[in-house]
Amino acid sequence: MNASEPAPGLLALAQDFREALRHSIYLVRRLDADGELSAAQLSMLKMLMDAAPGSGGSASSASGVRVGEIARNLGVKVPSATEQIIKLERAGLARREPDPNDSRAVRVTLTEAGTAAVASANERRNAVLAGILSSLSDDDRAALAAALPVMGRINATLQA
Amino acid sequence: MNASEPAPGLLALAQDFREALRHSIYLVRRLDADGELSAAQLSMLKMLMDAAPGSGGSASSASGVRVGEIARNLGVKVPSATEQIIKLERAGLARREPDPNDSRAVRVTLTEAGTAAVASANERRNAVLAGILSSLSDDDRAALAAALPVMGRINATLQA
DNA sequence: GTTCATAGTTAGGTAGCCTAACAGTTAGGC
DNA sequence: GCCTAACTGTTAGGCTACCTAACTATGAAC
Repeated sequence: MNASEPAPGLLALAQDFREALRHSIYLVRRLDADGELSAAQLSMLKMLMDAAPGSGGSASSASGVRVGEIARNLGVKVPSATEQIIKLERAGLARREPDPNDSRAVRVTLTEAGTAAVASANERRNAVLAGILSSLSDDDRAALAAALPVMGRINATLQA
Repeated sequence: MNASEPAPGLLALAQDFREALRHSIYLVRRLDADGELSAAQLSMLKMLMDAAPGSGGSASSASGVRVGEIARNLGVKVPSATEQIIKLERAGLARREPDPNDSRAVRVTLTEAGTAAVASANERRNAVLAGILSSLSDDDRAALAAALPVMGRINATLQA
């Protein structure tokens, strides 16, 4: 046995968590099979929506999100982001504009169609998942709700 | 309260859960970036390992798992499973043998190298994740642990 | 002993990611 | 003022993992 015991329950928890995440792929796939918008595209659209600081558009910071920032937010490399952006643009869901302050940069914003698409795709997926969650007990739902912030904290760790 | 309403908090919970899963992609990617074995391949190997009912190999039921069963277990179509199996075979981690009772079928089993690869890849990933989990509070870990069976129940729903 | 169903493979295609190489823009050093 | 270095994004080429459709071979039913 290795003397360097890093905590006995910790490894077991890691194992189980990993297992749960692995199985969750099905769930995500099921939800995404919904149609029309792929998971990657929906993620990007959602990010763009969150980034739009309301329509108020304070003139201080140019509107839209830069490609590099999008890539960082989505956890992919810049060329991958470009690829997705081009697809969204072709689908009429996003728009690319030159940054007025830095001609190297590109600002990406949602079109109206994009905003609408996010909302509808989101709602449909939420409804499907809500249907599944409705079959759980109240206790189960409470346990799940309690764990979500923890998962958020775990994910936040990775940003650093 | 809500007689007809599809449940107000349910949609919110679905939304948050979906968000958490979406972010968890980073985690999974990080864990899988580990090297040598891809997520898909590790999943398949792990499944084969779980399916092997001990090494005793009772002659009663032929050993190994059939391709269709593998596909069903992994939530992919048969050709996708075949593809992965062939890769594992070429890597010397799995073995394909004709089913003695049904010449249409193929039985897939792990080689010794496959068993070893699962164990080592698994341990490495668990260790990385355990490191992350170790920075959480006890309460957080308890909340996470409590939610895992719930996630399992959710995932089980999909099988049906 | 045809005919129908089942098991798996092959062929061809798509989405999403990557690295490497490139072009244009900005910012310093002198 | 330039010339070099750093930065932003696109293009090119390649990989993995998934899919559907078409095929082969075996088994089962009648």
